[in-house]
Amino acid sequence: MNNNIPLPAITRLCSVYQFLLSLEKDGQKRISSSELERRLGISAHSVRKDISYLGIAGGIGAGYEVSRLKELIGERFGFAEQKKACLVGLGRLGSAILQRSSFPGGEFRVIAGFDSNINKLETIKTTVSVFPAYQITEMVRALGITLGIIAVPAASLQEVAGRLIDGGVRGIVNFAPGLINPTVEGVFIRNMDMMAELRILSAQVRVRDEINT
Amino acid sequence: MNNNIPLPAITRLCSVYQFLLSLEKDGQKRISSSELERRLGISAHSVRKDISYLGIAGGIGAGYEVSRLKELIGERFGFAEQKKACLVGLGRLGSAILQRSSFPGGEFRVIAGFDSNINKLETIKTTVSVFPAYQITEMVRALGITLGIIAVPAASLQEVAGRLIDGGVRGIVNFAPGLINPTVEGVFIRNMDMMAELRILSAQVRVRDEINT
DNA sequence: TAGATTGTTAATCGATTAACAATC
DNA sequence: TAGATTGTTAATCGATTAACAATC
Repeated sequence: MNNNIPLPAITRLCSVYQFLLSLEKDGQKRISSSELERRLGISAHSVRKDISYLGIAGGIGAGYEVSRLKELIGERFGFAEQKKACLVGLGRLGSAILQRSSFPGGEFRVIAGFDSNINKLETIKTTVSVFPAYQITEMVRALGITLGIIAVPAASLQEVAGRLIDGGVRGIVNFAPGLINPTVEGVFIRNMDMMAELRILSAQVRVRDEINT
Repeated sequence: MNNNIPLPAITRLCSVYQFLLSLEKDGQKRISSSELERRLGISAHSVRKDISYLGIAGGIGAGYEVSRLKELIGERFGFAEQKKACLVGLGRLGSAILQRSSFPGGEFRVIAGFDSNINKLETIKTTVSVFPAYQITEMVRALGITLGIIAVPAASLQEVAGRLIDGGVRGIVNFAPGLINPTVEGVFIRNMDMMAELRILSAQVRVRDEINT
């Protein structure tokens, strides 16, 4: 059996998982691939193909049992155990993230915050422990943190990322503009750069409008 | 000539553009596809292929002239004219975005903010004009806003997105968890859901680690 | 000039879509 | 049972990579 799953399929399965959580809350028991297509915009073909990577999921001819499919995805992707995360950069964006960080479902927990500005560490109001930035590597290692969130200015990005990776982080969500570089084998990165997204959107709009001319 | 450009190519070219801006600031005059590969992690093959969608860009055998390539991408994607954007949701995340919204390069300008909470509209400190959420559609239309940024709770997502689209927005950056639905032809959406990104990261880590077992 | 590098066509690779037997 | 829906193989589609002539 080939355990590998293409990234597009992983991404879609995560969307499905998120959607199943809400279905479960609503008390819906079963769902078909065609209804997932309608609700998530993922073709029923892809849904079935993606699920087949996980092994048999359930009732041929009867759709999927919501709780069972959720379990199956969760088990394959290790969503059962709570992951420890940390946040670097406690400016306005960082604080906003921290506030939202009582994550629903409790899959992730931000257990540490870092900032290079000592004043900020003293004045910030949060239940999360905060530390100076030079302690990133040691604290990440000591606390067993596996995920990092970066919300610092672009200039500090490389340094912060390096420290997180040195500490043993396996995944980084990066809000700073710019790319983390060089990428280390086995460490995964997701960039969230609003400016870049706006640029992509306007490019898409422009390209589309030129075709229809 | 086929004007169409695949989305992966658009995305990469936007990264290249962003990188060229910083090169220009540093005063570097020329750059080769192989150096772009090293700096951006995009294969030199892809770089050349992507640029070829734009038409001839420059010196065979001599790399690309930074300013010329920047112009070429900018022209094709319409980056020259400043785009008007608005922000819906003036909570902590929205405020943080607004603060950062003096965007470098001036490609985008947030010219309006919206919130359903009237108190928030009165107390917020910003140079941007703010309006109640029920005026989204009319103000977007009146001001000629083409891009929307959503930073509201998940429950209001659909309604806000609908109003933005009704007003004529062509692109939406969505920070709210959940999908905008149904997607309207010719309106593009980029989702920025940190929770979803964390989930994808842990799934990637898990899948990779199982392969190497 | 010679070495380097592009532009572009061809070949490979991988993902999505289609189709249909299996089965609830 | 019959209609509906999955699981999985095959076919299509599109993007990435390779290769090489053109040319700086």
